[in-house]
Amino acid sequence: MSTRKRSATADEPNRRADIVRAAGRLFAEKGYAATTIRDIAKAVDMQSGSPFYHFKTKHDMLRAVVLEGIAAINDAVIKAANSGGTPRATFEAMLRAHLDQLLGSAGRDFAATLLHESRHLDPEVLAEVTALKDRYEAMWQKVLKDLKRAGLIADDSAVTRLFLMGALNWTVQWYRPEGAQGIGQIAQQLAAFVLGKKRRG
Amino acid sequence: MSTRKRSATADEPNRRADIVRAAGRLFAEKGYAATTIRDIAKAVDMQSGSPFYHFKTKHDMLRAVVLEGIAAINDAVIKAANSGGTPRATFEAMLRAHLDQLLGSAGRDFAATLLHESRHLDPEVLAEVTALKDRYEAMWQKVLKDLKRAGLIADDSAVTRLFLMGALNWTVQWYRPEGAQGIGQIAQQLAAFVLGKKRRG
DNA sequence: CCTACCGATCGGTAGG
DNA sequence: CCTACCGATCGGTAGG
Repeated sequence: MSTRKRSATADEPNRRADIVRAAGRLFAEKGYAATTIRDIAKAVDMQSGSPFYHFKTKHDMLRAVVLEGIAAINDAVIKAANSGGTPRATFEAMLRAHLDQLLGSAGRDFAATLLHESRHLDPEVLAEVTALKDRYEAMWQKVLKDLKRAGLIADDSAVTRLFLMGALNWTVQWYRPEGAQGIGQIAQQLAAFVLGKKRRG
Repeated sequence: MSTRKRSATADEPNRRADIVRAAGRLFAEKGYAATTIRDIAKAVDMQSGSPFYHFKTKHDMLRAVVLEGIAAINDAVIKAANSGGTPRATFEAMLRAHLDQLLGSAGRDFAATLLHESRHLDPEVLAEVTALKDRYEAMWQKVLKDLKRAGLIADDSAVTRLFLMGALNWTVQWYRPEGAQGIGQIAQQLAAFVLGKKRRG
């Protein structure tokens, strides 16, 4: 909104951001290795050599996409974690925030690239991403601890957290925006699944 | 064991099977698109053109790997599903069988390729795989129904099945053979997670 | 950001 | 199953 750094106006579109968005969509769709620089250039109406004016290598594009993905998820879930309700309400808000990023149109390509293409990152960048992911997952470990303390779950071990991450992240494989299930519904059903309460209807 | 078809003897090694195994390992490790025919040929000590004596295209190699993966998982879990104990015992046996295929040395490369590289299949083969997967998942839907009827879970909907598949299949992302958790332990913990019972220790 | 290009590598094949 | 090869395509760059 305000002008920090050098803000992009309507007449001065941010071509770098365009490239990151297009790369995210293509990486999510076809995979990093199967996506060519020419695919990305065409998607943003450039010639095949031009993306290299904005990024030094294809790996740097992957890095930008993956870091944007993890930052978006992290920010959204931090906000939910600090929303200050009961442990159960906090947990549900976190599930919703994570799923919004994974499945919503704003972030799903970044998230899918993060989940499926991270193995193509350079080792140093992978270490960077792993560190961010560890911090992120510690947030979930904490809410599990609170849920156990409140008597809502039986086990708050690391394995429980990993099962939960699996149920969450696997939604990318089956969720369809046009389907019967909304994102909020899925979050509620997952909360019920983990907390072992019956739902109505 | 017996000689159906034309069995491979020690003097007549099955080079086709060697290629499928090597391709599975490389596809699991680097991804389908990033694996070259030359990688596969080198892994089985052939020249770069020779794999095409056994397979018409690289896609056919992917097909062989993926179908071997799904067949192995399907066979193992069918056996567990028919082991004839209580619903809980059957469920635990199925979890164990699925995880053995995903994480054990015999099948993990095929399974990882199935889980992560299926998008590179030709449309017809993808449809074939999807049909097999639907049949496979129906088996899980059935045991969930039995568990609900026995009062062990609250919800046996399709979404519950998908959460369970997520927890199961995500183990590929974090399980390490040399780690503290054994496969059998993980199966037990997942059963406890889903059935909501406390474990000892 | 475009033009024009380069060296490397890729999947696949003919002929034996 | 090897030898020798082909056309296509790839990531990336020099120069403007």
